Amino acid sequence: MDNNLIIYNTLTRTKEKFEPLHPPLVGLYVCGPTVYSDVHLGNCRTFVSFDLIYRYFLHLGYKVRYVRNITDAGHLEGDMDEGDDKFAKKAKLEQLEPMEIVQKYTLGFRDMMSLFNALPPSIEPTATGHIIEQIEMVKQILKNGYAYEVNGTVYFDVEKYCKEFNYTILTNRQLEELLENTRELGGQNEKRGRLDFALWIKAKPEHIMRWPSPWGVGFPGWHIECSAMSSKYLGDSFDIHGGGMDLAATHHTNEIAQSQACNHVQPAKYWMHTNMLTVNGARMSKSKGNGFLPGELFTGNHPLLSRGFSPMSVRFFMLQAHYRSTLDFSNDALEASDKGFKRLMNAYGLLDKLSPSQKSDIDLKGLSDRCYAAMNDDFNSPVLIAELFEAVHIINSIYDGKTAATAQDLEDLKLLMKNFVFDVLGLKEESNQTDDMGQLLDFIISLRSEAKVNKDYATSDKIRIGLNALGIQLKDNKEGTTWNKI
RNA sequence: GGUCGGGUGGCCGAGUGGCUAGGCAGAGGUCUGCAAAACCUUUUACAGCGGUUCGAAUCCGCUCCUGACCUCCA
Repeated sequence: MDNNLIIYNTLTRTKEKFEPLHPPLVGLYVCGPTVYSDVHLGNCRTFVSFDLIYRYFLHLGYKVRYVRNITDAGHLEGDMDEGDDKFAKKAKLEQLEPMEIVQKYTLGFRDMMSLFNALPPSIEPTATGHIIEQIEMVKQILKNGYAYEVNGTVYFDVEKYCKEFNYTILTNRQLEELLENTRELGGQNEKRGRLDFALWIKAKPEHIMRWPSPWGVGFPGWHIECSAMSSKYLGDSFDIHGGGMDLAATHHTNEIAQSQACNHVQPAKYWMHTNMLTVNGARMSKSKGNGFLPGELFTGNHPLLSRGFSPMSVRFFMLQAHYRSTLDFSNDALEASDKGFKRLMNAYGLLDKLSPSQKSDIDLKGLSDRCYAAMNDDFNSPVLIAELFEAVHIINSIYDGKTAATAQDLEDLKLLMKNFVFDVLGLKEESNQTDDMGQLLDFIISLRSEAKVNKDYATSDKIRIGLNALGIQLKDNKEGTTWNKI
């Protein structure tokens, strides 16, 4: 097992050698989506990034338990601890039960992940399925003295916590400044401290999603679900906790506080945060309304897109940037990635057609080492992809007869490509032909070839132009004619 | 206002002191009835000013611009 993996840990703001708590096991928890609306591309980027990370751990031979939750309760719209939760609001809007909203968007999310070829997590727990665990955790935090109950709502006592623990450990902010910049408590507010947040919230009479608890009927606060579910499935202390960077300052900060207050241990050894997808330099977000939806992306039905792009082209586009960098989304950038991806896949296809030589003038070991070095350096997929394009260059060169490789080298090259392109990067071939259509086209192409042999170029051009108008592009190569959808 | 990031060639995006990442676009070429595609070769860069150094895109200082978080968001 490779043990040279380096991970950037938000907790220490440095790159650290990865040493699992209980090798060969790795516990990975990632904050999943809040399923009250369609996931947009920005959400997907985070999960594609963690899919890459998950896949690389698997490739290295670790036994990974990957837990990614579905938030289906407890998330409040607008100001803290006031008003309806997002599910109730959306349910009213769409005239559905809250759980119908949850079901609809959970399935939509899974479909999207599947289109992007993201492996399903080992466990995908829901907040509503773990109300008991959350109540137990709130009880323990109360018992340990880090929370207080007011009128059916339980708040986390940040001030008390700060006396013993570093509340801002993840973001390194100054507590005094946090206090200064947090809004004043209103007269009717029940919270003692400005930074206090709700662990359990009393349900108003009209609130639909509600559960009984020792403090009356209510529902859980947003942050407690991840603390409760991560410790249930991965233990009080586990290897990696991940999520989008936007979650670090609030959600993850509070998660750490809850877990420390409950169990007196840091929940995760490594905290990993993925950066945002931007559109024209601004963050793609639900509230800004600049999100791209799956349908718009694949059909191209969006003002910023000139055409539709396939899920694998988009995945490749995402992987061409490092997960901790912002990535700017544009039609041109997508177009570039689409072509690059096709070039990579084309070279992979050539691997089967290469003829072995007696000697080899390629350095496969060096190439392989550089691929691993790239991924070991905090999952640097863009550098890995650059190395894979070196492999593309080698493959094309062998195909042209300009470079020689032994049968063994060819086999190793193929294995290398398979490992990194398919297993680690999680790309897959996007077959663009159905059997019926393929056979039909083969027949038409054979007619055209006859015309060409007879130098009847009027007919051959007519077929090519006609098919082009139908969205089929013909390409004449040495071996014959191939086709693809435009 | 506070905290933390960025500013790399036409575009996207790696790179933390010396060894021109990579992809796309552009240019030239090979192949081809033509075209397209494919392949080969190749030009263009490190926001500005100052400093440290034999040497800086990379370290330090200042300036300008910009993003994220601080209030729901991956």
